[in-house]
Amino acid sequence: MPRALKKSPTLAVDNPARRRLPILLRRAWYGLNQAFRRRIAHTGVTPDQFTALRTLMECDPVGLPQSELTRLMASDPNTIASLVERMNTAGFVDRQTHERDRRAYRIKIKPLGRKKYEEVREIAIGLQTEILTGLPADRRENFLEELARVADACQLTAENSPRK
Amino acid sequence: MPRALKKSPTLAVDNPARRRLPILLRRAWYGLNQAFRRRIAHTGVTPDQFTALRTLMECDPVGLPQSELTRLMASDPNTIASLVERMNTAGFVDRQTHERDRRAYRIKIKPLGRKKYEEVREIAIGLQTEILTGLPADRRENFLEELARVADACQLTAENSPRK
DNA sequence: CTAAAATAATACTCACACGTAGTATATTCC
DNA sequence: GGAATATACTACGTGTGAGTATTATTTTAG
Repeated sequence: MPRALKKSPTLAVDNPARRRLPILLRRAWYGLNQAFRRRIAHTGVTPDQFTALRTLMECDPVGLPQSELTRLMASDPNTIASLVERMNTAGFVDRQTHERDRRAYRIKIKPLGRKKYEEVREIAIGLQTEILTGLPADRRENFLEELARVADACQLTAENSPRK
Repeated sequence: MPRALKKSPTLAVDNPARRRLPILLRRAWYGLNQAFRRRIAHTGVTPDQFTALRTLMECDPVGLPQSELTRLMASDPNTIASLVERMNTAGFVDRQTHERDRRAYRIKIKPLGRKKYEEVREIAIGLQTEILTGLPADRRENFLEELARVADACQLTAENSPRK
């Protein structure tokens, strides 16, 4: 069973000699998130709050139900509840009862939220551009395409791994 | 300035019509982590604890100083301190004062930790294999190679974004 | 039309990321 | 060899991810 390590086709997928998807994803995400958090700390916005602001900016100007925001951020209702609460306290968003469903909220971005979004967006663009220079220009689109496939597979697998 | 959207070379890197690295990385990592957490919940091990166990398994049998574990996991001293504390309480690892540096700990994996590692490893391998089937087999190695470059760039950028 | 099921959100809990500040021990440099 | 500096870790706080359980409202089914 044990064979020579060098590029053997029987090398286990989690052999340290190989590139391993979970480890690489973890390192990439943590690094990106950490760099972003540090660069925007002075604005009083966190990376996740920026994600919420971006999602709200790119949607209908009438705002989103909280459950829609949860879905679009690929997150969890509990997480988004407290996120929205902090952003409401900070004056970034407005949270009103939905006009047709009294269980739901309608989340709208406020002028201060827009201002913060524009400010942080410049930094986000700079960071993304900086990271992508690590890849040859002609490979970037293809890489992002494949990463999107992997992301889809990850999300699908999560949804199909029930909480028992 | 504003031009037609379709594949215009002037399309901003954060235009919603384009694939965006941060969004894809976020979705991939959250999905993978969530799927993994759900699949291993019954073992009493969390994804981060598994990462620590793997790191300890792949190192010297004499164990690692806590700071080395922090570095290898690309994490934070505070985070690792509480992680190791929980794993110590759970009986997965042993934490002794380092024999030559009385400021430091030496973290060693215990038999129960090894047992849990082997148990969870099987699930981890299955998950990783499952995710990678989302890519054509002949593209996987190349994709992982490019992801590694991106991960390096992310980590480097984080290190070069000081806490002000 | 009403009882049951589905849905939107909350409360509480634990795990974890990471920032600041502080303590103890080691190392360095004059 | 003693003071400045660096290193290993802890204490504590905030933000976030996510699981379970609960409440309020809407939708659906009989």
